[in-house]
Amino acid sequence: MKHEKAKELFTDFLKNEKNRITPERFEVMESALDYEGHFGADDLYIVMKNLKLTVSRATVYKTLELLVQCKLISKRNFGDNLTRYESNFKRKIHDHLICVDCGRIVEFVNPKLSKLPKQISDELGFDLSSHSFNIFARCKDTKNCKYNK
Amino acid sequence: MKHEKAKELFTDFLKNEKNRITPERFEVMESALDYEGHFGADDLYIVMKNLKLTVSRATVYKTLELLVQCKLISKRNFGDNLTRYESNFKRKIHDHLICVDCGRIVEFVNPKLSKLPKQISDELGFDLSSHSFNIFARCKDTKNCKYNK
DNA sequence: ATTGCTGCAAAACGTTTGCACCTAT
DNA sequence: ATAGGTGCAAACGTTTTGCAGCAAT
Repeated sequence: MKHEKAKELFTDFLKNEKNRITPERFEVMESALDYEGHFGADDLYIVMKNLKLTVSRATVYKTLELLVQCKLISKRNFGDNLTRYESNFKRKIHDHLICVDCGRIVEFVNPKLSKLPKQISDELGFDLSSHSFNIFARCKDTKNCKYNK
Repeated sequence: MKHEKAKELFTDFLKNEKNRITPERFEVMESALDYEGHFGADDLYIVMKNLKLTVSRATVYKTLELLVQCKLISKRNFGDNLTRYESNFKRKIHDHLICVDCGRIVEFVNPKLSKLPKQISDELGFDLSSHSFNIFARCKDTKNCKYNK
């Protein structure tokens, strides 16, 4: 059965927070976890509509926030004023490099970065919640950048 | 005279890019450099209106992009889908910690971070353009967080 | 029975654009 | 003279909201 573990996690979270367990919320959860790569709330809504799933835009938006709260997905921002999400399920913490020419997003993991967010939060007297590290750059290799000039 | 050096820089940039030198652009430049802290384009527009300066919203938005291009100001994104700017004038490169409870923004400089963006870009075969490193955290000290629960 | 959720459409939000007029070159 | 900029209002795309009806508890 698909996303069995995620369903459990989400169910527990909903119960603890006195949120109701509804079929719509699980439809959104499944579609979000199935989505390859980064997606906007509306992208997901379109995909679900195409699959003839019955959800409203409002429910998609609201449920995605719940999924972020229970850490099944992450919220991202790549500098274009668009909220993007990605599944956390079975994935390592990583950061992003965005090509300023073509918008391509490359994920990377750098060990030198891993302890810094917690360390800096501590130094400043804060409790770390999350971090976002984005590098904006240009492809050196023209062939890899579809919109390279 | 105020922002003398910035005016020179902006003038040179405008000439090189075949952009025209207009009084409106310098009004926006001055107001942007005078703004304390981070501001949205609309915030700046309101401030300018209150000072009885005659600029349109469109000109403010467009000029801020020009100021980013010539590096007099930086464009920021703190995860709330709002474009914010801040003056670069006489300032060091720094990163930001955002309190998820009250929205307070703390700037910090960490030496361990300084070479990473370039290094990672090189490793991945890109030319660094810029980076954004945001830490989202909660105040440990309740007194410092005005909306702390 | 109660409280919270859903779906819809409308509103809100920051931002961008089209166009007629104006101005720097 | 002409290419480019300005200002206005309207359009835009994403996200949020109000509300009536519905469903989970």
